[in-house]
Amino acid sequence: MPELPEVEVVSRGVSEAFAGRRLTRVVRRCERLRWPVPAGLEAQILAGPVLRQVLRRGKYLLLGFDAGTLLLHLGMSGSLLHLPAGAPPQKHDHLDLVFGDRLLRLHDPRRFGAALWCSDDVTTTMATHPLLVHLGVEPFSAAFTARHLYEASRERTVAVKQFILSGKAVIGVGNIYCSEALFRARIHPARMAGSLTLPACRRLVQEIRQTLADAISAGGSSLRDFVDSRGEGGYFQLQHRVYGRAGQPCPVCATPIRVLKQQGRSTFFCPKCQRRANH
DNA sequence: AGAATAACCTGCGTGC
DNA sequence: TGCACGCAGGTTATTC
Repeated sequence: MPELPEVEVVSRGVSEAFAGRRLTRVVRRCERLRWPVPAGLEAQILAGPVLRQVLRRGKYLLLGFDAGTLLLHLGMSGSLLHLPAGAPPQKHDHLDLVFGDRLLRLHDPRRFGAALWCSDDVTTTMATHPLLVHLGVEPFSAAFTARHLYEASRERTVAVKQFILSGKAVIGVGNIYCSEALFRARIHPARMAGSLTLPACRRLVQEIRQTLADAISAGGSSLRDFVDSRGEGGYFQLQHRVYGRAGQPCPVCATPIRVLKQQGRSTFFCPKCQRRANH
């Protein structure tokens, strides 16, 4: 479910609904997600229970409480539901953060997500936590430039699709938006990363930003639906141009969209619009 | 060091 | 109806 745009939408939703509010109860139903959920989590958060700020780094969410920072990741299948306090838990509901009459519930069937506690504040956690400190450049930061992508990709023989997913040049771009951005930039996904020209890097940087921004806007338009109940409302209305559309006509040239497997993951592209060579 | 692979999980759709 | 299989939005650890 969550790539950067979805996490951003969730982050904004949580901030709007809960920033400044006092946590009243924590219920942990799951011992391990990707890593063990810390045993003393409840007591640690409740030692300083006001939620001060909510930040995103890559696909991580940071919930800054007075006592420290709750680090969340939604993995492949995670969602954060905003429900009335006392809503009966369903299967795969792993963690409740109760703020008086409302609660935030972490739901994650595949359990690739994470919930970790760090006693530092959000800023320090962002800068020093082992899972965050080595993360690369944010796509909306000033550091994500064509020149940066160009330099980072030199000598790389790996396919550009995999290079973007690797997080070496930019973070937060997942499998869906990587296909979408490469399509918009008219770059073949199997092209060697090191063969990208500076103009190609310029297009890719631009289109990664634009694709993510469009997705955030689409999610934001039904943010309330997303956060309130069904959990999937926000981004499915996003118009995918190639992702999941194998065999359907390219929206630009009507050539059938193709799918290929790269490192076990599906990539969708238009064989006519996205050429391997030059520019 | 870069690149490929395995691993962690559950659920859903498909085809036999 | 049951079962095997492949597939799914992510990331880390291991191996070559």
